[in-house]
Formats: sequence, C-alpha cells, structure tokens
Amino acid sequence: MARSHEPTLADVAERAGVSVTTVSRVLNARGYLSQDAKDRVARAIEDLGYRPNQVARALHGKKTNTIGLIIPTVALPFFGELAVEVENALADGGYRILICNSLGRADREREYLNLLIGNRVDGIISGAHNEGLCEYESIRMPLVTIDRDLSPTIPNVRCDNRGAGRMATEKLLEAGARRPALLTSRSGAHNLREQGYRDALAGTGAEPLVLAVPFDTPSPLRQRRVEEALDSIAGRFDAVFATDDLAAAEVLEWARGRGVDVPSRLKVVGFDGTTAIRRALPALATIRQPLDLIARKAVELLVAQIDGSGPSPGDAGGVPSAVEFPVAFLPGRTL
Amino acid sequence: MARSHEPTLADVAERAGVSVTTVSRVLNARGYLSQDAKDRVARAIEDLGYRPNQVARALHGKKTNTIGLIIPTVALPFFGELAVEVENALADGGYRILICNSLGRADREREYLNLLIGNRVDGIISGAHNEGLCEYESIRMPLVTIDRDLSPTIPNVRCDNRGAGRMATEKLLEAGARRPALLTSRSGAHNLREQGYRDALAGTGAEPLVLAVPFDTPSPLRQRRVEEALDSIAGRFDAVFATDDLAAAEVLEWARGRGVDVPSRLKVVGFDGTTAIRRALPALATIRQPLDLIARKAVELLVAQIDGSGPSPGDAGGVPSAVEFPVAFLPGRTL
DNA sequence: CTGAAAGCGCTAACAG
DNA sequence: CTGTTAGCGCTTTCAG
Repeated sequence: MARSHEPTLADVAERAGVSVTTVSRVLNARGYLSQDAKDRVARAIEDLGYRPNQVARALHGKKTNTIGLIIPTVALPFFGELAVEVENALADGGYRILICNSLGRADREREYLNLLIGNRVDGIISGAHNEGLCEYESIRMPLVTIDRDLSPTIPNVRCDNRGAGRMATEKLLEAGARRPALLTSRSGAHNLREQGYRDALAGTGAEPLVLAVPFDTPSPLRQRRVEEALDSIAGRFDAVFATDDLAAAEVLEWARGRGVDVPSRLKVVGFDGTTAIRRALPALATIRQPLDLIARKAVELLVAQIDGSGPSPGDAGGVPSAVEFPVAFLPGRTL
Repeated sequence: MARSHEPTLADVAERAGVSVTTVSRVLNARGYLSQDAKDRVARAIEDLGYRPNQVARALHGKKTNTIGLIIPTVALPFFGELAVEVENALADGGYRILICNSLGRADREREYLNLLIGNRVDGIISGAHNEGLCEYESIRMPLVTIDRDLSPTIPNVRCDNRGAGRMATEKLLEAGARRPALLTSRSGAHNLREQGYRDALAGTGAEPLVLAVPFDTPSPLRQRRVEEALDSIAGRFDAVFATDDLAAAEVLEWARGRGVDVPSRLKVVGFDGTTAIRRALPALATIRQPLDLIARKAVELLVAQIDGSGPSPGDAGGVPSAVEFPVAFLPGRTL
C-alpha cells in the first residue's frame, strides 16, 4: 500500500531546524518561545500537513479526552437523539464520544465495558438496560448513568419518571377515560412510570391493568405480542398509556385493525416525544423527556468527576445520587 | 481520586515472576510458552484485573482497529440504523467504530475528519452529505463512501437510487395516480432518485413536479415548508413520492390538515423503510433500502483497502467505483 | 528562550 | 522456551 508515514513531531522539528521540544511547545503554547521559532514551526507544520498523533499524546498524558456512551442502540430514535445531545454537551468540554450499542445483550455490554477501559476512556455514561452486570461494581472510573439505578453511589440522571407516569395517566382521565391500561417494557417495583400510573389510578376506583412487552422484542414479533396483550384485556380498558412512543404506535395500529376509533373509543398517550417520532406521528399525544437537559447534566456530573472537582463513584455525600428533570405534555389527537 | 494506576504489563510480569515479553507473548498467544509460564501469567492477570492498554498497543502497532463513520446524525432513524449495521459488520473483523455526527455542517465534518486522522483510525466510511469538502481529496487513508459520490476514485456503496425512484413512481401510477409529484431534499442532476422519477414519468404525458425541502431543515420549520411547497402546486398533483419516510409523514399530515383523503384522493410513497419508522407508521407504503447489505459491502471494501488486498483511494482499476443494491417495495395503505 | 533525555505501556527483534 | 533491549510519537523535567 506504499503509504508514506504521516509526518511526526520529529519531521516537523527537522524541517523547522529546531528540536522536538520546541515544536511540542508551540503546539501546546507552553513556556516562552521566540517569535522566530514559532513562525518557523508553524510553517513546517503547514508544509508537511502535520497532525499530532493523538494516540501517542494519550499514552503519555494519561488522558484520552474520550468518554464512552453505552446505550441499547442508536437505531431507536430515543437513544439516537440522546447520543447526539450527549455529544453536543461533551463537545463544549473538548471531549469526544465513543458510542457503544449494547443491543440489550449483557455479553455485548460487558465486552464494550472492557473495550472502553482498555482504551482508557476518561469516563463512562451508561444508559443501557441490562440488569446485574457486576462489572460496574468494580469499575474505578468516572461513571454516570442515565435513567438507570446501578447503585446508590453512582450518580443517576433521568426525568421524573413517577411524576411523568402520573401526568400521562391523569391526561387520559381528564380526557374522559375511565379505565386506562398501561403498556410497558417490564413491570415491577423499579418501574417508576408504572408507579406513577398506579398513583394516578388510586382513588379513581379503576383497576390497574399492566401489560408488559419487552422493548427489544424483534420488530415483526412485537406488533403481534402487543396485539395479544391488548386482546387479552379486551373490553376492560378504554385508554392506554404506553411507556414509549413506538409502543403507542403499535397500540394505534391494533386499534385500526380492530376497527376501534381513536380517540372516541380509545385514548392513547405515549412517552419520550423524540423529534423523529413526532415528525412521523404528530397526532400522537405524548410525554416529552428533556433530553437536552438530561444529557447536559450527565456530562456536567461526569466532567466534575474527571476533573476531580466532584465525587468519584464510591464516594458518599456530595452530589445527590439521582437528579430528576420534569417532563412536558405534548398534546395530540389521540386523546 | 487517589486512583492508583491501572496495572501494567510490568506489574503482571513482576507478580508472575517472569519478563514482560513472556506476558506479552501469552497475551498474544505468540511463540512457544511453557504451560507453567502460561498458568502463572494467567493467574497474575486475573489477580490484578489487568486489561491491556489499547492506546499503547495502537501506538506501537500502527493499527488502532478503529474506523470512523461520518454521518449527518444518528438522531435520524435512517442513519441510526445504518450505524448499527456498520458496527455489526465491523465487529466480525475485530474493528470498532467511532461515530461522528456532522449535523450537516461542513465545519463540523472537517473537524471530525481531523479528529479521525489525529486518532489514527484505520479507515473511514463517510455517509455525510456536505458538498465540496476538499479535505477528502488529500486524504491518504482507506476510505469508502455510502450513497455519496466524492470522486470517481473513491468506492461508493448505495442502493440503486435511480431504479428505486422509478419503482416508487411506477407504484403510484399502477395504483391509479396520474400526476405524481416528487418531494426531495435537493433537486438536481446528481439526484438519482429524481432521475428515476423522471424516467417513470417520461411517456406518460405527466409533467414532472419537483419540490425541494432540505432534509436538515429544523423540525418545526420543516412541516411548514413542506405544506407551502404542496400548496404551491395544489390541484396539479394526485400523488407524492417523498425521498425519505419522514418527509412522507409530513405529506400525510398536510393531507389530514387539508381534508384530503389518502389514498383515494392522494397516494403517497416514501423511501428508506427503516424499522423505526415502519413501526411508527406501518400504513406508509415505502421503498426499503437494504441497509444490512450496504453496510456489509462498505465494510468489506474498506477492510480490503486496510489489509492492502484491495485498491487504495487514488488507485484506478480493481473494484468498480460504485456498487449498487436493489431495493424492495413495502406495500402500505397510502396507495 | 531552547535542547537532551527519560519515559508512558506495549511489541518485536535478537540473543541466550 | 525466555529475557534484554530498542523503539512507537509525544510530553516533560532538567540543564544549559
């Protein structure tokens, strides 16, 4: 392939007739330099089209200016938009991002964790969903999670899931629904949106109807699963709060297939409110997560850890373990 | 932060009572090792929780096993899914991916290009859309583009855009449309989907109606632009071929607002057929790009360049400069 | 103001 | 079979 080497510091030094030290100095604007030296080095860099080797720089400096982001998959608009927001927030601090799609598989997440550590990233933001990855316990590295409780000592940033679940359910009730069902990914005590749904139902006399279809069910299967779930409670609900917008879309498709009119006979509210799904389905009423704020805060907490100006994981005290942001209701024609 | 260093090769060597060479050897399974040595090293690695420093490894080996992917933004499902497909294809070869969102801005793309080169990635796959970035000319590095003609010497992988444009338009005609309009991002000779549209119209007596709204128009504005465009040709069209699904969704929203029934009075066909949008809008008829094949082929061509078993950019001959894959029509209720 | 030299952690000759 | 010894490209004392 006869590719000539990229030029190195030494090449620049030689061409400029100075030492590598001097070149390094002008590159990093450190110490006093004669104008003459600066000029000659600048010219040599220009002539050679020199670009510092960040790999070498990182090896020495013990800082890669890279952080890892672990999420299920950027193929889902929610995580795609989250990734872009994180990237933007990071850019201000001079960091870049290594995006890792765990695809909801624990082995893949573990693999990526090792990759990130091996590559000596300066910190990790984890928004993946695999339970019980003990690896995180032993990670001695700046770490922040998004919408995921790993451990009380690891800062977590998220929207006010419980309040949001309550809000979504209340919107359905206000619109006239009497028996709203919940369609979520996994039911349980850890599911705060479900808690909010139950909160809102308490005192209305309505019985909670919780349907669970894993969010990473392969696509052709998912629609069927959702339809089975809805059919199984047929006649016992007149509204659905789906904990993500794509699931809400599946509910709409079910209704169309069954000839159930929305919103007169069925009201639907989704969750996330991503720009992409909003464009695809502007009719869908939903709860919007403030992704920009969440990303910005997660980055802020992470950078504080990296700079040592914030608590590291394992540290008690200091930053509260969870930061929550309020959500916004986006009206639509589905309720 | 009082974090003691991550353990190094030397630490492992000391603990195992062997030399660093030996440790390096067992790590890379190179040369002959006594079983005893292997065992002791393995134990030491285990005890210390040692993870090889990939940065150092890359510095020496002149290979980072990382490739850069430049795209507009993973916030759009099409590029999000493309990124995941590329990542999967790459994983088989032991490569990882650095995803760069250019956000459609030339400055950002240039910046990322420098970043990738500075980080000494082994190659670049570019699927961004900025015109006239002269930087690419001077890049002496394995490079493949996706759906983008940079130069005849740089391999390009894409779907059969022209055939696909023709197919989409023909589907509209077959469904009974007489005057299909085209809604695209940028009109011009380079727009092969537009060519296909014109091909299909030739001989039908229908006059081409081409509407252009840039795909990266900020979201709230876009819907308005699309509506203005459609209003401007009101009464002169009875179908729309939109060159991406999100644009098609905007057409549907326009129709709903104007009280135009789909598909009886207006037929619509989109483009891309991503899983996410398919889930959100299963009713939309569209043309599906074989993202998996495209990604796999792009990676194959890139890896061939990296391994030196394929032509480098600038090389004439060898691999044809463009590889095209056929698309598939996905039926829906919008036509 | 500038340069020589010692590493950062790892790999690869080149001897034993 | 194993250890010694150079570097990879860059930053950073420490002396001029």
